[in-house]
Amino acid sequence: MKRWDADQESVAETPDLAALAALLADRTRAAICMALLDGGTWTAGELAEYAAVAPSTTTEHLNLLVSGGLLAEERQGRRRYVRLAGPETAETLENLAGLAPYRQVPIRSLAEANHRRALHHARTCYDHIAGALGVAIAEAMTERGLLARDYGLVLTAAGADWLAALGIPDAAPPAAHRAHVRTCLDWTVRRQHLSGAVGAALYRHALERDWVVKAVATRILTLTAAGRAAFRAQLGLPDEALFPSLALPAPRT
DNA sequence: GGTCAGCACGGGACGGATTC
DNA sequence: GAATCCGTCCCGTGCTGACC
Repeated sequence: MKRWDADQESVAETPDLAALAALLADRTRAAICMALLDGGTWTAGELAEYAAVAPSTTTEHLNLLVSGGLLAEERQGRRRYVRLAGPETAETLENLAGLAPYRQVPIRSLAEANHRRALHHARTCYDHIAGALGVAIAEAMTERGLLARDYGLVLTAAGADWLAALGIPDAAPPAAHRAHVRTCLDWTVRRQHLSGAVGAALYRHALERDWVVKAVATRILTLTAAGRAAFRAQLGLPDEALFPSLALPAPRT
């Protein structure tokens, strides 16, 4: 008997990774998922324009992604609003993006170069801060003993005190449905940035205090003067983490 | 009633696998 | 290597339903 035959029963009980991979094994569906990583809710028409495909094509892809559990949808009248199914989906996508080979897209204008530089520096990853800034925050919190490595990152007592001192309410114990502290493999920097409930709370706090400003219809975050001062004072972030690099991000290999 | 967003369907294009 | 088959992606068209 072949090994495959002998294992049929156990194979049938394993998670169907192939089905999940097949969902993402299409550039249009992948582009839709990456667009939704901004944590926003998009209409089918907006996603069609973003992915540069016909609305009918978008409908087919959205049906697959929704039925596959990657996206959630909400109907309001004639509009169909879709978003990622949840933070775990976003973190999974960001982690996969960190492992994916880099597709080199030629830069044709100064505006494109500035956009890529800004995206590399600071952006949203669903509901938390990613990019060089997000990585710098996670590393500074670890260096200062606010986070510790223990089978993954955990918030230390000092970290909880620090969050409470900032006035971040989510420093309390985690909600049952979501990990307190998690990390995502950042797809531009390829190092870990902070996610989970603490990462989301920190991002909300930064928005409320105008430390960062989110541009409309993009994932790009702009660090304000107040934000630079706050991150420098609170975490000792260096200038290279607080300002977009003048050099374009180096191509990944 | 006109307009708009989205859906279902049919068909063409394309690429990979298989067969001869 | 050529022909064929099959699956997938995409688009155009017509239709439906909601909004104004």
